[in-house]
Amino acid sequence: MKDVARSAGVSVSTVSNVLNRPDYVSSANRLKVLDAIARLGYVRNNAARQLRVGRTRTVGLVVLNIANPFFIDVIRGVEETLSRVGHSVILCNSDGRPPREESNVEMLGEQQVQGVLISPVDPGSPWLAKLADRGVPVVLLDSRAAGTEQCSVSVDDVLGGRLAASHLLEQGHERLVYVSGPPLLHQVTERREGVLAAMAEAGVPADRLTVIECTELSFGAGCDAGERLLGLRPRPTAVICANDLLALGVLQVMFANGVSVPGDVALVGYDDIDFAAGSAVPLTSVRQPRYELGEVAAKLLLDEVDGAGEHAHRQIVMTPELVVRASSSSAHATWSRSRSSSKRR
Amino acid sequence: MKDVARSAGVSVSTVSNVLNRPDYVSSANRLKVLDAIARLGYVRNNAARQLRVGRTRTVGLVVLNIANPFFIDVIRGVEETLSRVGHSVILCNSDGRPPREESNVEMLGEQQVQGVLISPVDPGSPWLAKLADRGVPVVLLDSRAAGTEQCSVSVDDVLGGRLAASHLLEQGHERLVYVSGPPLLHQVTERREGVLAAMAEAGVPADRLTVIECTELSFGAGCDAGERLLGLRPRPTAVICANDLLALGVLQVMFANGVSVPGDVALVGYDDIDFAAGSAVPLTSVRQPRYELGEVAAKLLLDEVDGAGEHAHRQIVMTPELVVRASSSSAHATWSRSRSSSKRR
DNA sequence: ATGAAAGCGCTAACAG
DNA sequence: CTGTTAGCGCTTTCAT
Repeated sequence: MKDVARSAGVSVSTVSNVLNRPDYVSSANRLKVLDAIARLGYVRNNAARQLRVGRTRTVGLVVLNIANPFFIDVIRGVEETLSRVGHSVILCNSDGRPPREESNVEMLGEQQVQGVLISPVDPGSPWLAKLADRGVPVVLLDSRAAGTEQCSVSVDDVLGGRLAASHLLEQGHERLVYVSGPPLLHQVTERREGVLAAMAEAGVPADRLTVIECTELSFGAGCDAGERLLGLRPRPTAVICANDLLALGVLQVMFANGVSVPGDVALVGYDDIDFAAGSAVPLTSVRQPRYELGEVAAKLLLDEVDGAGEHAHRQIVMTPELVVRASSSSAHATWSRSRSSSKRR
Repeated sequence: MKDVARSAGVSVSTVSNVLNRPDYVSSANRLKVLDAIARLGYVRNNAARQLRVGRTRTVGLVVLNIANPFFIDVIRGVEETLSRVGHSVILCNSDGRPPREESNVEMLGEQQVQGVLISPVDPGSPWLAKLADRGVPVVLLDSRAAGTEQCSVSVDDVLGGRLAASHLLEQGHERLVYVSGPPLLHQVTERREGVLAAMAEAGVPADRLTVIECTELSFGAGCDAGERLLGLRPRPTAVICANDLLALGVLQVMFANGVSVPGDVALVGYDDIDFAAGSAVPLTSVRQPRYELGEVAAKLLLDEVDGAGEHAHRQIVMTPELVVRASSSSAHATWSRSRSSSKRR
C-alpha cells in the first residue's frame, strides 16, 4: 500500500480511502491510485484489514456430509443468500465425525468469522457452546435448538417419518422395515419415531417394525441394507429408508435380484433428491425444502449479526411433504415421469 | 493474550511460546498458561497471527461444480492430503461461471492462501495469470497446463473418448451420438475429439457422429438430451455422454419411453461415479482416478510451497479406464452386479 | 480533500 | 527459560 501511495504520489490513507470509500477522494487522485494498483498488481492484505477492523465479512458453514445431494442444495441456499449481501462463506465438511467437526469449528473461530451455520452431529457439543459463549452467532441447520437461546432451522422429521409410514399403511402394508442410519443423527431417529407414531395411530403394533441400521447414509450402505433385506423372513413388503441414497441402494439390489418394486416391495426414500425422481423406478420420497433451509438459516444469521441487540432468536421448523411416485404405489406403476416436481434452480 | 499473560502471571511471549513452541516453556508455566486460556476462553486471533507471520497454512480449492460427484472425490483427495500435513482448505465452487471463478480467486488472493488448486473454466484466464505473477503457486486440476511453467494434473480426455467410442464401434455400431456439455469446457471437447479419433481409426466417416449439446453437465440436462435423442431419425443405436450425470438422465428417459438399454440403444457415460454402477441398468463408463487426481495435485502444490526454489513444475496426465457394464454390451446384459469395481474409500 | 500517526493482536528477535 | 519490544499492513480519527 505504501508502494502504491508513493507510485501514485499520494498518502496511504488516500489509497485506503480509494479502496473503502471512493467518494471521499477526488476523481483525479482516485484514477491515479487505481492506475498504480493495476500497474503494481497490488492486492489488499486481508489479514491486516481484519486485524484493524476487528471483524470479517465471512461466515462459516459446516455440513454433515458434502457427498449428500441434500446438502448441496442447502449450501446453494446459504451461499446465494450471503453472497448477495457481500459475505463470503467458508465451507467445511464434518463428514459426520465429531472430531472433524470440532476442528472445523475451531478453525472458523480463529478466522474470526461473523457467525457459523452448522448442521451438527450433536447440537449439544461443547465446542458449539464455547463458540456461542464467545459471542459468535451460531445458527443450527437441519437441527432444532434445545432451548430458546439460539436460532435454528429444521424440518419436522417426525412428521416426515409419519407421512411415509401412513402412506404405506394406507396401501395395506402391515409390516414395515425402516432402513436407518447412524443413531447418532437425530434426523434419523426422529424419522423412525414418526414411523412408529403412524403405526400407533393405525393400530399396528410396534413390533411389526423391523429396523436395519446402516453406518452411513450412502448409496453403498443402501446396497448392503438391500442384501440384508433379501434375507429377512417373512419377506417385508414395505421399506422406508432414512434417506434417498440408502433407498437408491436398496432399489438397485432389489432390481438386480428380480424383486419387483413396487410389486413385491414398496419403497419410500427421504429428501427427494433429483436422482429420486429419475431412478429406474421413480422413488416415492419425503421432500424437504432444502434450498429454503439454507436460505432461511442464512437470513437468520444475518439478522443476528446486523440487528445488534435487536435480534430475537427463532427456532423455525419447516414442513416436509410426501411425493408419491411409482416405487410405493401400484397406482403410479405406469410411469408418469413426474419429474416436474423436483425442479430446483 | 495480554489478559491470559496477566492472569497466568507471565509475559505475552511466554503465552505465545506455549501456543507455538510448547517445548520452550517450563512445564509449570505451560500449565499455568493453559489453565488461564481455558479459564478465559481465549481464542487466538488468526488475522493478527497471519499478519505477523506473513503466510497462512491455508490453500484454496476451486472446483467447477460441487454438485458433480466427480468433484466430491477430488475434494476428498485434496482435503485428506493437505489436512494430514496441517493445512486447511478453503473450498470454493465456481459453478462453471467465469465471474464467480474470478471472485473466488480474488477472495483467495486476499486471504493470503499458500496456493491455489483449481479446475478452471478456462486455464488461460487473466485472474489466474495474475495470481501466478504475484508468486502464488497455482496447480491446475483436471486441466492441462499450456506451457511448462505451471503444475497440472489431468486425465487424458482424448483417450477416454477414444476408449468409449472404440468399445461401441467394436460392438458393431456404425452411428454414434455424443451428448456434449458446454463447449467452453475443454474436457468436453477433448472427449469428443477422442470419439472422432476412434471413428477415424475404425474407418468410420466423421459424419456418422451426431452431437447433442447440453448447457450443463447435470442429470436434468441429460433428461432433456434424452428427449432430443428420441426424436432423432434414424434412431441412434449408440450414445456416449460427456459425463455420467448426463448419461443417467438419458437412461431415465429411455427407460420411461420403453427404449431398451442396451437392446435398442447402447449407452456409455464418463467418470464412473458410484451411481453409474448402481443405476437401473449398470452403466458402462470411463473411470477417472478422481481421488488420486486431488491427492496428486495437493502433493504437487505442497512440493511447490515447501520446496523453495527446488521445485520443478510438472504436468501430470493420468490414464482413464473403460469399465464395461450392462448398458453398452449385450454380453453383460445378464446383470452380474459388478459394483465391486466402484469401491473408493 | 488529503496526510500524519496511532494502534488492531500477534510473533520473533534479542537481551537477560 | 522468560520478558521487552519492534513491527506485520491496514483503517481511522484528527488536523490541516
